[in-house]
Amino acid sequence: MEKQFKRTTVTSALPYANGPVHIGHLAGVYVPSDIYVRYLRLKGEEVLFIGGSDEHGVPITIRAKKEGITPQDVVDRYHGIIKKAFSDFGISFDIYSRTTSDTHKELASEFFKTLYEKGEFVEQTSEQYYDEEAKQFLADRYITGECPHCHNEGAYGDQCENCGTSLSATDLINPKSAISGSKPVMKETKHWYLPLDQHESWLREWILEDHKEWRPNVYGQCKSWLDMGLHPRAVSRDLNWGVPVPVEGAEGKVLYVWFDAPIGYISNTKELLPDTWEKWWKDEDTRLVHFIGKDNIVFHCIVFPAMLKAEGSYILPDNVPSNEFLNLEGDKISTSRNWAVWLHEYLEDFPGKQDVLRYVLTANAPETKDNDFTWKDFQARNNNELVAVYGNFVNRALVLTNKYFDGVVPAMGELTDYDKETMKEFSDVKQEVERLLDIYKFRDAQKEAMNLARIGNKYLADTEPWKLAKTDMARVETIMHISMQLVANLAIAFEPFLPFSSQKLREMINMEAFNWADLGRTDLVVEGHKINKASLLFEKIEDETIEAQVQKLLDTKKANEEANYRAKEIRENIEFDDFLKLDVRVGTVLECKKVPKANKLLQFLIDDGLDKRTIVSGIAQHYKPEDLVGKQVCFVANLAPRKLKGVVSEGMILSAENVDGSLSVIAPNREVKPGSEVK
RNA sequence: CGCGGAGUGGAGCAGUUGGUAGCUCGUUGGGCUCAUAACCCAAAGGUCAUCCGUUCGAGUCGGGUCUCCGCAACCA
Repeated sequence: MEKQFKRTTVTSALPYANGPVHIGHLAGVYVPSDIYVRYLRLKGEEVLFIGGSDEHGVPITIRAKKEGITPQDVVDRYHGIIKKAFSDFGISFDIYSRTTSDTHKELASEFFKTLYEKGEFVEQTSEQYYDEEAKQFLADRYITGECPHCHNEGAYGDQCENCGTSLSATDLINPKSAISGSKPVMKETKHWYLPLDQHESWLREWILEDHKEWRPNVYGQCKSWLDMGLHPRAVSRDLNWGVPVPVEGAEGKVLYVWFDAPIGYISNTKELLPDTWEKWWKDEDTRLVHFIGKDNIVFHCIVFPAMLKAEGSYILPDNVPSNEFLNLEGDKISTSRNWAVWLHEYLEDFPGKQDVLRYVLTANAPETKDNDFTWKDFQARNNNELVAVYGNFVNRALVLTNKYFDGVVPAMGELTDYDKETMKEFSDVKQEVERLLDIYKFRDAQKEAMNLARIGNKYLADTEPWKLAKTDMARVETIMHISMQLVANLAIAFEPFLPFSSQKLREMINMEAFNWADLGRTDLVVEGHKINKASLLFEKIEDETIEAQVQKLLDTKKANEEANYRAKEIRENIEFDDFLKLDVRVGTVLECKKVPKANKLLQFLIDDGLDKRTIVSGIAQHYKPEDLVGKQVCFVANLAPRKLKGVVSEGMILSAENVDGSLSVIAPNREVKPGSEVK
């Protein structure tokens, strides 16, 4: 199974161009892939690092419509921001292109055609909503209507954001087109499907038998999908933004983005290397590695390989290292809620500190489970690790060399056992870092590199050259010589992780670039070599800086919520008689408990003045059951009973929904008799 | 009982094929003073979510329960 490859193609998930890139993307995909690629390059291996923006799909058209611009305007804007931010941050793509490029349109189109002609698709006709005014089929997100569950008016065709249920567009009551506002009609439409079910058996063997070394989360999720059984997946859809389906009679249809996007990896390669791109994708001696986030696992391990296999001439990925998610200050990162640290803003707020973020995101990478990014941790890792351990050792070594030897590296004299032991640790570190990088354990690998600096600090503390300087200068020469070797080794060991700092460090010690193979050597800086004056490799980050970031986060979040909040329009007037039909009462909560197997539901036993009744309410995420017992609540008493998760609910408890989605139960402001009418 | 991942000292994480529970940060005490009050040494602190089982022996294997995250195939 240990196959020797000649070269490596590394892809990183294409960021979707409807927003900037944030630390979650970086930690999950771009920092680890960049470390890996830099490591391979440093080893002198042939490697290609592909990135690009994913620019098709419905959300982009929706954003464009909302802002009154074209989809192309939207992707131009974000592609520009993302590309610049990556470049400034030191993500070393060989090419960062986009799926709206001509090369891509051509290649994606060809790819589809090949599969079409080989008979790899199945055609199927189905009925979908069609807007007769706008003359187009409607994606689920383009249809709004009343939710059949909670009767919220603003539900979308795929999901009701009020009650969270996922819907199908045909479930909506009174559907309306979000484009023209007209009532859509059902119309037949034809689509092509990739019959994943026909690929199941080889996928099963390829993943479950041949790739047991994949990360547990990746392997587990693939297994789960395969065990559930695969189903055909539509590869086209009715939309006017995307790569047109290159088949007769397919006017108004484009490749569905999930089909279109991964081909972007290939077309970006082709754009960079028009003549030789195929060896990176079709040669058995090429190793293909996809770096992705966990939301993309199934897609890159099952769907895309099926596409490649169906086409026939492509290689399959050798590994798909996938990270879990990064949270921010305890909360899920969210573009729409603006709960994120945006890369382009970080670069502005912390100029020259790319490596600090790279370090923190790697040290705390969500490799096995979701992790949390906090500004306090960011500060602590900078101050206590980068500054205190790495920066400080380098500074000590350089200052001492400058002080005692005028910046000229002294000769190495006779070695003590302790010297030899210390020097042996260099090569141990090299082996360990290599081993860990080869199995994609970036967090541990970086820790091991940091270990080298710890060794240095300990070496200086144990040998105490500042004391010996008074009595035994020859011994000091040897100590400083070894310390300088350590410094040079640090520059190499950290090169993949902290490229900016390594370059700065090389300038300080006046050395050219090294190769990875030099790591572990103890003759990197020779006797008589002149180094430069020490400057600080890392600087302390003060409390105020961190507080400002936290405050910024809170401010933007609040501002965003308020900007987005607009009280919903008042519905049509109703007759007084209609109002009278509604029987709202006050009741006292006798018992309250969580409904098993449901995360939103609480089951109440209510004293309604006449009897006891059971009501189920979806407020479990906002209240603890015990806090509600004994309280009074208002409820609709004459709502037809309905079964929720197996429990019959006789009524509906009334709550107010706040901007942030939190719910507040409505209660009378003074205690009243249970059963009192609300009017 | 839909599926997958995770639950380890104050915080963040490791724990490979079962054999006395480790690392980084923080805390406490000491040392050093070359260094960005940085560094070095030592100590305290964990019934490894919980219950049951297999075993001479389980964080590690099997089963039940609870909690968190993600996914559920027109949500890119």
